[in-house]
Parts: sequence; C-alpha cells; structure tokens
Amino acid sequence: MVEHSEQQGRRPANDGPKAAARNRSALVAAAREVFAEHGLEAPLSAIARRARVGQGVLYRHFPDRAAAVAAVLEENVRQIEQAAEDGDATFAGVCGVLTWHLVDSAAFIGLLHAERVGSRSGTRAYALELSERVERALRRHLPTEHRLGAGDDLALSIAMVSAAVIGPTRAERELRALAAWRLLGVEVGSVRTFGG
Amino acid sequence: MVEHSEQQGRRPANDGPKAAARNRSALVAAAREVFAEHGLEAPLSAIARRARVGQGVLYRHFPDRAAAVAAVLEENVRQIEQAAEDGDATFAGVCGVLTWHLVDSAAFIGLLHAERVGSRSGTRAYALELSERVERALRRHLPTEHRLGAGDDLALSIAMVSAAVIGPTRAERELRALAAWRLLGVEVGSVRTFGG
Amino acid sequence: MVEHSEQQGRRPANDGPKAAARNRSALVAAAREVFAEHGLEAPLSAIARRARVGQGVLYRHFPDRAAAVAAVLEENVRQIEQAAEDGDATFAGVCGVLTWHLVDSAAFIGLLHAERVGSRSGTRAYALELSERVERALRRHLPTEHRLGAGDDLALSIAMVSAAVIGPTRAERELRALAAWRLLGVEVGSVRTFGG
Amino acid sequence: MVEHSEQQGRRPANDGPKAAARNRSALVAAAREVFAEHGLEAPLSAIARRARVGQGVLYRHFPDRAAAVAAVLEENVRQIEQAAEDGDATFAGVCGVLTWHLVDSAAFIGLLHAERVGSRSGTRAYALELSERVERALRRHLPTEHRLGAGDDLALSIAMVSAAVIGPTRAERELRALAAWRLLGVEVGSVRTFGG
DNA sequence: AATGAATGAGGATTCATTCAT
DNA sequence: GATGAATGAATCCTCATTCAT
Repeated sequence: MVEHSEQQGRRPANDGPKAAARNRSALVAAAREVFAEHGLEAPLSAIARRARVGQGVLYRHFPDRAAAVAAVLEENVRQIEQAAEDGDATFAGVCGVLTWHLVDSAAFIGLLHAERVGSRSGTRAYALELSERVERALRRHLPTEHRLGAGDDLALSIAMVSAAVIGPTRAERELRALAAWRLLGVEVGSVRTFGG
Repeated sequence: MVEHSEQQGRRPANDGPKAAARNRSALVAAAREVFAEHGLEAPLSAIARRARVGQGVLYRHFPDRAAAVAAVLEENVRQIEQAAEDGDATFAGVCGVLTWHLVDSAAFIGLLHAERVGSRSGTRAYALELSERVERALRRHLPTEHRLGAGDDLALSIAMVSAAVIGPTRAERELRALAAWRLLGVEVGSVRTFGG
Repeated sequence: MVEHSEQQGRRPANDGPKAAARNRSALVAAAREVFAEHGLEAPLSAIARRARVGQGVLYRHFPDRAAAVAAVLEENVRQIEQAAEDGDATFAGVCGVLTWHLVDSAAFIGLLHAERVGSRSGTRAYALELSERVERALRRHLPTEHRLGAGDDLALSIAMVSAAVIGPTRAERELRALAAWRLLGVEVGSVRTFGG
Repeated sequence: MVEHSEQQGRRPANDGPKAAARNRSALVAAAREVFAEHGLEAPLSAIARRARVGQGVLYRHFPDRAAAVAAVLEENVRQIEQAAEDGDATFAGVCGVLTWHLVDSAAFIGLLHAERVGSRSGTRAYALELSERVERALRRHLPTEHRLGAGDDLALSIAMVSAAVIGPTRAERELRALAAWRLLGVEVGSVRTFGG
C-alpha cells in the first residue's frame, strides 16, 4: 500500500524573480511602518510578518538590521534630494520636506543618532553617509551668508532639530520641529512630502 | 516556583552587611560607566558584572532599570541644582555645569530622550521629573527678557543641545555642545562640574 | 534589547518544517509526562528538554503554560466527551473513563484544582472551561433522580474524587478513586480509556 | 585624626533567649497568614518579612519550607485534637472544628495533599503523621457502625472534603465544605475553632 | 541569638539567525 | 527563490540559602 499523497503540504506558489522585487518593496514598506511605530529596535520578525513573507526573505534582502534601516532611510533621503533638485527649490522648502520625514518616522530621527544604530561595522558608516547626503541637499540651497553656513553648523542643526521631534501625536511632533527650527533662526516652508 | 537544587559548590566570601554601602557605590559607579558606554538600554547584568556583585544585589538596590538610571542621574541633576543654588550662579554658569554632565555621560543625554527610556511604567515618569528639575534649575537664572524664556523653548533647547553631544572623544563632544548652545544664541560659562 | 553575539558554534541539524508536526507531538507527549510526574507547575524547560527540542520551539507551539496544559488536557477531555457521545454510554461508563484519566495523569487531577494552575490570566479560565466540559459530559448521562443531580453536587464530586487519587502506583490510585466514588454512592464502570 | 566613630551602625538590641520564643511565635503566625493567603509555595522571605525578623532567624527555627509548614499545621492539628479530647465532644463537633481550619487556611488543605508539599525527605513523613493525627481525632468519636468506619474511608473522606474547599470568599469555601460533607453523608456541627 | 546583605542557580521569555524543504 | 520552523544564547527576574557582623 503506497501512501504517496502523504507529504502534500501546500506551498505558496514560487512566482520567480518577479516576486523578488515585490517582496523587497513590501519589506521596505513594512520596515518603515514597524520602525516608525516601534523604533529602530523593533524585532526584525515583526517586519517579515507585516510584509507577509518568511523570515528567510528578509535575510536575503537585508543581511542585518542596519541594511533594513538603510533601505528605509534611503527612500526618505532620496525624496529630500529630489526636493533639492527641483527647479523651484528653496532652502525653506527643502527644510519643509526634511521636517516632514522627521515628523513621519521615528526611524528617520534615529539617522542622526547614528552612533546608536548598531555596533556592527559598516552600519555607522552607512548612516553617516546618509546624513551627509541630507546635509548636502540642504546646503545646496543655503544662502551663502546664512548663519548656518559655517563649519558643521548645518549638520549640527539637523541633529538638534531631530532631537526635538518627540511626542505622541504627529501634530505635536510637527509643532516641536517648527519651534526648534525657529530657535535656530530658520524659516521652514510647508511641511509635506516632496511632490505630495 | 523556583526549585533550587541543593547546590554544594563553595560560595565566595560573604563580607556581610558592611559590604552593602560599598556595593551600592560600586553599582552606581558601574551603572554610570555602563550606561555612559552603551546607553540606557544596556543589559542590567553588565552592571552587576562590572560591579563584581551578584545579580541579586543589583536587584536589591535597584528594583528595576528605572531605579538604576535614577541613581545615576539623580547625582548629576543634583549637581546642576546645587550649581543653580549657589549665590553667584548665573545662567551661563549653570549651562556650563549642565554641559559638563552632557559631555560626561551618554546616560545623561538619554534623560532628555525620555520617551525612549523604556515602556515600563514609572521609568518615563521619573525621567520626565528629572528633566523638569534640570529645566527649573536653568530657568531660575534665565533673564526675563531672554529669548528662550517663552513657552517650552528652554526645555526644547536642552533637548536639542543634548542631541548635539555625540562623538568619540570628550573634546569633540564638548566642542559640539558649545557650538549647539551658540547656535541657540546662548552663552555658556566654563564647562565643569560644580565645585570641581 | 537582546544583543546576540555572533556565535560560530556548529548548529545541530535543522530538519526543516517537516519536523514541526513531529515536534509538536513530542512536546505534547513530553508535557504529558512532565506534568504527570511533577504537576502542572513543572518547569517548562523540562518539557522542551524531554522533547529534545529548543526552548523556542516550545514557545512557538505553546505561547504560555496554559497552552501547554491545554494541549495535554484537551485530549483527555475529548476522550471523555467521546465516551459520553457513544450510543451505549452510561453514567457509570463515562465515570469509568474519567477515572482512567484521573489515575493516569497528575496533570488531569490538577484540572480540578484550577485555582492553583496559575495566576496568569487565561490559564484559569481555560482550566475552568475544561472542567465544565467534563461535568457536562457526565451530566448528560446522569439519571434525573440521581443524588448528584442537584446544584453543584456533580462538579463538587468530581473535585472530591480527584483529590482522592494519590499514591505511588497506578493500582493504588485506582483503588482510591473507586473507593471515593463508592463513598459518594456512585457506581463506576470499567476503568479504561474510551475505545481502549 | 582618628575617625573611630565611623562604624557605628546601630544594631537592634539582642534580647537574648527571651526573644527566641517571641520570634518563633511571630514566625508561625506570619507563616500561617502568608500560607493562607498565597498558598504553600509562597516565598519564605515573605514570612520573615511579615514576622519582622531577619531571614536568618527563619532558618534557625525552620530549616526548610517543610518545617515551617509543619509548625503551622501542628497548631491546627492540636486544636482539632483538643476538640476531640473535650468531654462533650461528638463526631459532628470535631468535624466542625476540622472544617473551620480547612476553610481558614489554604495551608491546612495542602496537608492532605502531602505528596506535593516537598520532595525532600522527611517532609512527607511529617505531613502524613499530621494527617493521621487528624484522622485519629475524628475516629475517636466515630460511631462504630458509621459508614466511614471501614478501612481508609475516613482518611479518604477528609482528603475529599479538603479538595472541595476552594473559592475566593470564606463564606463560599464554607458552603462547599458543608456540601462535601453532606455528599458523604456526614452531619457537621458548628464550624468554628475549638474554644472560639 | 539576630540581622539582613550577598550569592548565584534556575526558570521564563525573546529574538537573531540558520537551513531543510 | 521562498517558506517558516528550529535553534539556543542572552536577558530579566526571583528566591533559597549562607554567613560576616
């Protein structure tokens, strides 16, 4: 008596490479949400779960936590860069986009606290690179005579503002962000995602 | 139900109650170092290990993480308060003492990021109380017409400066702290612990 | 924050998902044995150890002690219910099956001492639900004029009998169980597992 | 400069042997309360704390948990024996006193579940001895023709009734105890402590 | 004889990471 | 390429027990 139908465990279809891209975006989106809600220390398994993929896929795309964080922030940074590349861009405008991301995501705030992201080599370097890109995007539209123009003052200001962005509601966080910019003597444009 | 097997192993010397005070200071010192190096989320066991005491002693002295954090920060905050109570105290002077502690201890910086300290009840409340005490100490000497006098601006400034204090060396951290105060238009006195 | 050091140690074979079902039964069997031998408060780690699986597997299958207890008792209760659903079932017969399980497993006895199962919410509720199912199964065949028909008398009787079932040997426990029923004026059928 | 007043740690007066007796009763009373409230698995330290003595004293008087349990039960058993020795004693009356203790103390109930009290040798033997004394006290007034007169039936009945005594309120526990006796065909006198 | 601090093993639980299928 | 179960180290916390004073 041959019982060959015993091991029929249904396995989700393997959609091939096409699924890979889909999974990656799902993972990034999930990571963005999870990090935003629970901070950068959230369990990685939560990300896989929210993305509706197995743990293995997570590790295929992001070998470690830092990579996942980076993938999330990469998008944020790119939006800021795009805002800076826009023809009509102004310093205030780019600040507004930056502020939007700070208010939107706890993960992004962590970017400026790169030291804490992880002790494993490479992570910090990457985070630093990202924050430099943010700084460059802003500096591009910084009037030469601006008070933040000298030395590290711009980078420092970004870090300082990011620290101000705490609070349970988005409205509260935005208020604090704007107050922080004001204390630094910076006028901020509309707080919104670029193109949104 | 913790069912301990009847262990026979030789037990290290028990120095008796005399050790209590010694242990407590060892624990506070260890906690200060560990928190300064690894942040407020560092494993409590690391503190016990560095203090060369058993886990139980840690828990006897500090029933939870909040208590350990408090023990470390309490001293810092008190020093700032004492600086503020000094007859000759000035706003710049108290800022200097505050800055010294920020530069000295990552733990102290975390104080202003109370939201991250822990989800366990009590911790956050205590951290908030401590940061309010710091603010009150500073506000006491804030000239009425000072630009940080309004609303939450002083508290916000403290948080912002604390975020600026990163860097591998003490010198670097101090430079950044001073630059941050300068950006906020605040003149800081000598950066030193009160009475030191 | 669980910061795992990058362990290099060889990792025991991972038999993959196929092992899941096998592990689950191993865990239930182990739990049955451990609970039977050491009561419902036995260390969960003992169960994992006896099942030859890691702690994590235990928690994957049973999120808490209650779930593990339930998995063990669920089967016992179901057998009693099946006995009650049998066409030829009699009160004496169902009592016999109940008695068999009482004699077989200390865990099952604990069921009737639900109050002690655990202070953690959920456990007690579940235990109570199970004991109610046992009572319902018996009541189904309780002659209307039976002396245990009124109020809580049936539930009380079950609890009372379960307390009688102590002793080192199965034979001894069975004797005591039967004596207990007799004292309550209940005639019991053959003490055996249903269908066995 | 001689600092010889440094080590002045005040130490509570040592009242000598007189204190020993006082401590012992305090401990027994504390143990009774703690066991009654939290069951026989309660932390021993809770007993020392409630008795306002050091941990060491506890261990001096009771080398292990079993000894503490025994000390508590000893008093209960003695009261039952006294009730039985009273000139006017009846079976119903002694049952009433026994019932009072069952209702009063979770610890006493545990007596009849001696198997669970502890695995360390001696404990069980002592518990068994105590339960035998209870049985003897009852048996002394058991009418010869009583239905519980044969074999182990009396001991069994005691165990069975004790299992019935659960519930959050004393009133509830008493009701259940009385119902249990009734199911066994035993009439119980007033439920009260002997002489109380 | 009492005090009460210290010890440290043990149990619960959580995740990072691997890997058979 | 995807799945998701398994592993097991690490952390937290609780007590039983000892012992210097």
